[in-house]
Amino acid sequence: MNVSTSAVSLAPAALEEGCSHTDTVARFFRALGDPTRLGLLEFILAGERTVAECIEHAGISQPRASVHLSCLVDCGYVVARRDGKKFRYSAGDPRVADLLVLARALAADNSAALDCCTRIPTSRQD
Amino acid sequence: MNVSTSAVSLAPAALEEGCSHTDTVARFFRALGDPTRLGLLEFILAGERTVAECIEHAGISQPRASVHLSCLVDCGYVVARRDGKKFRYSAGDPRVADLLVLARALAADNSAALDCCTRIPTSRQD
DNA sequence: AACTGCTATTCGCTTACACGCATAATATGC
DNA sequence: GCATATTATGCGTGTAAGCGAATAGCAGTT
Repeated sequence: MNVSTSAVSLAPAALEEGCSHTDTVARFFRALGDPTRLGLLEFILAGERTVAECIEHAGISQPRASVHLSCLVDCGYVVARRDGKKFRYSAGDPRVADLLVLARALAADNSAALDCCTRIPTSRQD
Repeated sequence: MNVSTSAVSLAPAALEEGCSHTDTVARFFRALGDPTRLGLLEFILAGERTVAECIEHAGISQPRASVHLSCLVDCGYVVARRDGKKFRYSAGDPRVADLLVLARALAADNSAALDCCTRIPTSRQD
Protein backbone atom coordinates (compact mmCIF):
# COMPACT_ATOMS: atom_id res chain seq x y z
CA MET A 1 0.00 0.00 0.00
CA ASN A 2 1.42 3.26 -1.05
CA VAL A 3 0.41 5.47 1.78
CA SER A 4 -1.06 8.72 0.71
CA THR A 5 -1.99 9.80 -2.73
CA SER A 6 -0.45 13.19 -2.69
CA ALA A 7 1.09 14.20 0.56
CA VAL A 8 4.19 12.10 0.36
CA SER A 9 7.25 14.23 0.70
CA LEU A 10 8.91 11.75 2.87
CA ALA A 11 12.46 11.58 1.74
CA PRO A 12 13.82 14.51 -0.13
CA ALA A 13 17.26 14.86 1.34
CA ALA A 14 16.60 16.56 4.60
CA LEU A 15 15.62 13.27 6.10
CA GLU A 16 19.16 12.12 5.81
CA GLU A 17 21.05 11.74 8.99
CA GLY A 18 23.05 14.61 10.26
CA CYS A 19 20.82 17.59 10.71
CA SER A 20 17.72 15.53 10.32
CA HIS A 21 14.80 17.52 11.53
CA THR A 22 13.23 14.37 12.83
CA ASP A 23 14.33 15.42 16.25
CA THR A 24 12.78 18.83 15.81
CA VAL A 25 9.52 17.34 14.62
CA ALA A 26 9.56 14.93 17.52
CA ARG A 27 9.90 17.81 19.89
CA PHE A 28 7.11 19.53 18.08
CA PHE A 29 4.88 16.54 18.70
CA ARG A 30 6.10 16.19 22.21
CA ALA A 31 4.70 19.59 22.97
CA LEU A 32 1.31 18.17 22.09
CA GLY A 33 1.84 15.00 24.03
CA ASP A 34 0.94 16.52 27.33
CA PRO A 35 -2.79 16.57 28.07
CA THR A 36 -2.53 19.88 29.87
CA ARG A 37 -0.82 21.63 27.00
CA LEU A 38 -3.06 20.02 24.45
CA GLY A 39 -6.16 21.10 26.34
CA LEU A 40 -4.73 24.55 26.63
CA LEU A 41 -4.02 24.70 22.94
CA GLU A 42 -7.49 23.57 22.00
CA PHE A 43 -8.91 26.11 24.38
CA ILE A 44 -6.93 28.88 22.77
CA LEU A 45 -7.67 27.74 19.26
CA ALA A 46 -11.35 28.16 20.03
CA GLY A 47 -10.80 31.82 20.73
CA GLU A 48 -8.44 34.36 22.13
CA ARG A 49 -7.80 33.74 25.80
CA THR A 50 -6.14 35.45 28.70
CA VAL A 51 -3.82 33.61 31.01
CA ALA A 52 -6.42 33.77 33.75
CA GLU A 53 -8.91 32.04 31.52
CA CYS A 54 -6.39 29.38 30.67
CA ILE A 55 -5.62 28.83 34.32
CA GLU A 56 -9.24 28.39 35.16
CA HIS A 57 -9.91 26.20 32.18
CA ALA A 58 -7.01 23.87 32.77
CA GLY A 59 -7.19 23.96 36.51
CA ILE A 60 -3.49 24.55 36.92
CA SER A 61 -1.35 27.01 38.77
CA GLN A 62 -0.21 30.25 37.25
CA PRO A 63 3.45 29.23 37.01
CA ARG A 64 2.46 26.05 35.25
CA ALA A 65 0.28 27.97 32.85
CA SER A 66 3.11 30.36 32.17
CA VAL A 67 5.47 27.59 31.28
CA HIS A 68 2.98 25.75 29.15
CA LEU A 69 1.93 28.84 27.29
CA SER A 70 5.49 29.89 26.69
CA CYS A 71 6.12 26.47 25.30
CA LEU A 72 3.16 26.70 22.98
CA VAL A 73 4.40 30.07 21.80
CA ASP A 74 7.89 28.78 21.23
CA CYS A 75 6.59 25.92 19.21
CA GLY A 76 4.55 28.30 17.11
CA TYR A 77 1.20 26.91 18.09
CA VAL A 78 -0.07 30.15 19.53
CA VAL A 79 0.92 33.79 19.61
CA ALA A 80 0.84 36.17 22.52
CA ARG A 81 -0.34 39.73 22.39
CA ARG A 82 -0.16 42.25 25.16
CA ASP A 83 -3.39 43.88 26.19
CA GLY A 84 -2.84 46.30 29.00
CA LYS A 85 -1.52 44.32 31.89
CA LYS A 86 -2.59 41.02 30.49
CA PHE A 87 -1.51 38.80 27.71
CA ARG A 88 -3.93 37.34 25.28
CA TYR A 89 -3.18 34.18 23.44
CA SER A 90 -4.62 33.15 20.13
CA ALA A 91 -3.97 30.74 17.31
CA GLY A 92 -0.64 31.27 15.68
CA ASP A 93 -1.17 29.36 12.49
CA PRO A 94 -4.33 28.08 10.87
CA ARG A 95 -2.58 24.85 10.04
CA VAL A 96 -2.47 24.01 13.72
CA ALA A 97 -6.21 23.55 13.75
CA ASP A 98 -5.96 21.31 10.72
CA LEU A 99 -3.33 19.27 12.46
CA LEU A 100 -5.51 18.80 15.48
CA VAL A 101 -8.55 17.89 13.44
CA LEU A 102 -6.54 15.28 11.63
CA ALA A 103 -5.08 13.94 14.83
CA ARG A 104 -8.41 13.79 16.54
CA ALA A 105 -9.90 11.86 13.68
CA LEU A 106 -7.05 9.39 13.70
CA ALA A 107 -7.02 9.07 17.46
CA ALA A 108 -10.76 8.55 17.51
CA ASP A 109 -10.45 5.67 15.11
CA ASN A 110 -7.95 4.04 17.41
CA SER A 111 -9.05 5.23 20.79
CA ALA A 112 -9.65 1.73 22.01
CA ALA A 113 -6.17 0.60 21.14
CA LEU A 114 -4.70 3.82 22.39
CA ASP A 115 -6.35 3.52 25.74
CA CYS A 116 -5.09 0.00 26.11
CA CYS A 117 -1.60 0.75 24.87
CA THR A 118 0.47 0.36 27.96
CA ARG A 119 3.58 -0.31 26.00
CA ILE A 120 5.23 3.03 25.65
CA PRO A 121 3.26 6.21 25.79
CA THR A 122 1.34 5.55 28.94
CA SER A 123 1.05 9.25 29.41
CA ARG A 124 -0.53 9.86 32.76
CA GLN A 125 -1.97 6.67 34.09
CA ASP A 126 -0.70 4.14 36.55
CA MET B 1 1.05 -7.89 19.06
CA ASN B 2 -2.47 -7.69 17.90
CA VAL B 3 -2.06 -7.88 14.20
CA SER B 4 -5.30 -9.67 13.61
CA THR B 5 -7.61 -7.49 15.64
CA SER B 6 -6.19 -4.19 14.66
CA ALA B 7 -8.93 -2.73 12.54
CA VAL B 8 -11.53 -2.47 15.23
CA SER B 9 -12.61 1.10 15.49
CA LEU B 10 -15.19 1.40 18.18
CA ALA B 11 -14.99 5.03 19.03
CA PRO B 12 -18.37 6.62 18.92
CA ALA B 13 -18.27 8.36 22.25
CA ALA B 14 -14.89 9.86 21.58
CA LEU B 15 -16.36 12.20 19.06
CA GLU B 16 -18.42 13.79 21.72
CA GLU B 17 -17.47 17.30 22.66
CA GLY B 18 -17.70 16.98 26.39
CA CYS B 19 -15.79 13.76 26.47
CA SER B 20 -12.22 14.19 27.53
CA HIS B 21 -10.65 12.59 24.52
CA THR B 22 -7.93 15.13 25.00
CA ASP B 23 -6.01 12.58 26.94
CA THR B 24 -6.31 10.05 24.17
CA VAL B 25 -5.16 12.54 21.58
CA ALA B 26 -2.29 13.57 23.82
CA ARG B 27 -1.18 9.98 24.02
CA PHE B 28 -1.53 9.77 20.30
CA PHE B 29 0.85 12.68 19.92
CA ARG B 30 3.13 11.36 22.58
CA ALA B 31 3.74 8.32 20.45
CA LEU B 32 5.20 10.67 17.87
CA GLY B 33 7.18 12.64 20.38
CA ASP B 34 10.01 10.18 20.52
CA PRO B 35 12.61 10.61 17.79
CA THR B 36 13.17 6.91 17.50
CA ARG B 37 9.53 6.10 16.98
CA LEU B 38 9.06 9.04 14.66
CA GLY B 39 12.01 8.00 12.57
CA LEU B 40 10.69 4.48 12.50
CA LEU B 41 7.30 5.67 11.42
CA GLU B 42 8.69 7.78 8.62
CA PHE B 43 10.80 4.88 7.53
CA ILE B 44 7.78 2.63 7.34
CA LEU B 45 5.62 5.22 5.65
CA ALA B 46 8.15 5.33 2.84
CA GLY B 47 7.61 1.66 2.17
CA GLU B 48 6.83 -1.67 3.71
CA ARG B 49 9.57 -2.75 6.07
CA THR B 50 10.60 -5.78 8.00
CA VAL B 51 11.61 -5.59 11.60
CA ALA B 52 15.19 -6.27 10.64
CA GLU B 53 15.16 -3.30 8.32
CA CYS B 54 13.73 -1.12 11.03
CA ILE B 55 16.37 -2.27 13.47
CA GLU B 56 19.12 -1.44 11.07
CA HIS B 57 17.61 1.87 10.09
CA ALA B 58 17.02 3.09 13.59
CA GLY B 59 20.11 1.54 15.04
CA ILE B 60 18.31 0.07 17.99
CA SER B 61 18.06 -3.33 19.56
CA GLN B 62 15.47 -5.85 18.54
CA PRO B 63 13.52 -5.63 21.81
CA ARG B 64 13.37 -1.88 21.47
CA ALA B 65 12.16 -2.17 17.92
CA SER B 66 9.54 -4.65 18.97
CA VAL B 67 8.16 -2.33 21.60
CA HIS B 68 8.23 0.71 19.37
CA LEU B 69 6.59 -1.07 16.50
CA SER B 70 3.93 -2.53 18.72
CA CYS B 71 3.26 0.93 19.95
CA LEU B 72 2.95 2.29 16.46
CA VAL B 73 0.55 -0.50 15.64
CA ASP B 74 -1.52 0.14 18.72
CA CYS B 75 -1.77 3.78 17.89
CA GLY B 76 -2.92 2.93 14.41
CA TYR B 77 0.02 4.49 12.66
CA VAL B 78 1.13 1.31 10.98
CA VAL B 79 -0.19 -2.16 10.40
CA ALA B 80 1.64 -5.43 10.67
CA ARG B 81 1.38 -8.29 8.27
CA ARG B 82 2.89 -11.68 8.63
CA ASP B 83 5.09 -12.85 5.80
CA GLY B 84 6.47 -16.26 6.51
CA LYS B 85 8.49 -16.00 9.65
CA LYS B 86 8.74 -12.27 9.49
CA PHE B 87 6.46 -9.38 10.01
CA ARG B 88 6.20 -6.58 7.56
CA TYR B 89 5.05 -3.18 8.62
CA SER B 90 3.40 -0.62 6.42
CA ALA B 91 1.33 2.52 6.67
CA GLY B 92 -1.91 1.97 8.46
CA ASP B 93 -3.76 5.05 7.37
CA PRO B 94 -3.05 7.52 4.58
CA ARG B 95 -3.94 10.34 6.90
CA VAL B 96 -0.84 9.63 8.92
CA ALA B 97 1.34 10.84 6.09
CA ASP B 98 -0.75 13.96 5.82
CA LEU B 99 -0.35 14.54 9.51
CA LEU B 100 3.39 14.24 9.25
CA VAL B 101 3.60 16.54 6.28
CA LEU B 102 1.60 19.13 8.11
CA ALA B 103 3.67 18.77 11.23
CA ARG B 104 6.91 18.98 9.32
CA ALA B 105 5.82 22.14 7.61
CA LEU B 106 4.83 23.72 10.88
CA ALA B 107 7.92 22.53 12.66
CA ALA B 108 10.11 23.81 9.87
CA ASP B 109 8.60 27.25 10.17
CA ASN B 110 9.44 27.25 13.85
CA SER B 111 12.53 25.13 13.94
CA ALA B 112 14.61 27.92 15.36
CA ALA B 113 12.25 28.49 18.25
CA LEU B 114 11.79 24.78 18.71
CA ASP B 115 15.48 24.17 18.93
CA CYS B 116 15.82 26.87 21.51
CA CYS B 117 12.77 25.86 23.49
CA THR B 118 14.26 24.58 26.68
CA ARG B 119 11.12 25.23 28.62
CA ILE B 120 9.22 22.03 28.55
CA PRO B 121 9.69 19.54 25.78
CA THR B 122 13.41 19.45 25.74
CA SER B 123 13.19 15.99 24.34
CA ARG B 124 16.69 14.68 24.22
CA GLN B 125 19.08 17.47 24.97
CA ASP B 126 20.36 19.32 28.00
C1' DA C 1 8.72 56.91 42.18
C1' DA C 2 5.94 53.63 44.54
C1' DC C 3 2.41 50.39 44.14
C1' DT C 4 0.16 46.58 42.19
C1' DG C 5 -1.54 43.21 39.28
C1' DC C 6 0.32 39.93 36.00
C1' DT C 7 3.80 36.88 34.28
C1' DA C 8 8.24 34.29 34.50
C1' DT C 9 11.78 31.57 36.91
C1' DT C 10 13.85 28.51 40.40
C1' DC C 11 13.82 24.41 43.37
C1' DG C 12 12.73 19.86 45.07
C1' DC C 13 10.06 15.98 44.28
C1' DT C 14 8.05 12.40 41.65
C1' DT C 15 6.76 9.80 37.79
C1' DA C 16 6.93 8.31 33.00
C1' DC C 17 9.46 6.20 29.82
C1' DA C 18 13.52 5.03 26.73
C1' DC C 19 17.32 2.13 26.94
C1' DG C 20 20.30 -2.31 27.32
C1' DC C 21 20.46 -6.86 28.55
C1' DA C 22 18.65 -11.28 29.45
C1' DT C 23 15.06 -14.34 28.60
C1' DA C 24 10.52 -16.08 27.33
C1' DA C 25 7.00 -17.02 23.92
C1' DT C 26 5.37 -18.16 19.32
C1' DA C 27 4.97 -19.35 14.60
C1' DT C 28 7.19 -21.55 10.73
C1' DG C 29 9.66 -24.99 8.28
C1' DC C 30 11.57 -29.37 8.52
C1' DG D 1 6.85 -33.17 17.12
C1' DC D 2 11.26 -30.70 17.08
C1' DA D 3 14.39 -27.10 16.03
C1' DT D 4 15.04 -22.53 14.78
C1' DA D 5 14.22 -17.96 13.37
C1' DT D 6 11.63 -14.14 14.78
C1' DT D 7 9.19 -11.46 17.89
C1' DA D 8 7.73 -10.24 22.68
C1' DT D 9 8.43 -9.47 27.67
C1' DG D 10 10.75 -8.46 32.38
C1' DC D 11 13.87 -5.99 34.99
C1' DG D 12 17.02 -2.54 36.45
C1' DT D 13 18.80 2.06 35.40
C1' DG D 14 19.00 6.76 34.06
C1' DT D 15 17.08 10.95 32.31
C1' DA D 16 13.33 14.00 30.84
C1' DA D 17 9.85 16.58 32.34
C1' DG D 18 5.47 17.26 34.86
C1' DC D 19 3.87 19.33 39.32
C1' DG D 20 3.45 22.47 43.64
C1' DA D 21 5.32 26.12 46.26
C1' DA D 22 8.03 30.09 46.79
C1' DT D 23 9.91 33.94 44.67
C1' DA D 24 11.67 37.09 41.30
C1' DG D 25 10.81 40.23 37.38
C1' DC D 26 7.95 43.56 34.60
C1' DA D 27 4.62 46.60 32.83
C1' DG D 28 1.03 49.50 33.55
C1' DT D 29 -1.55 52.38 37.00
C1' DT D 30 -1.76 55.95 40.42
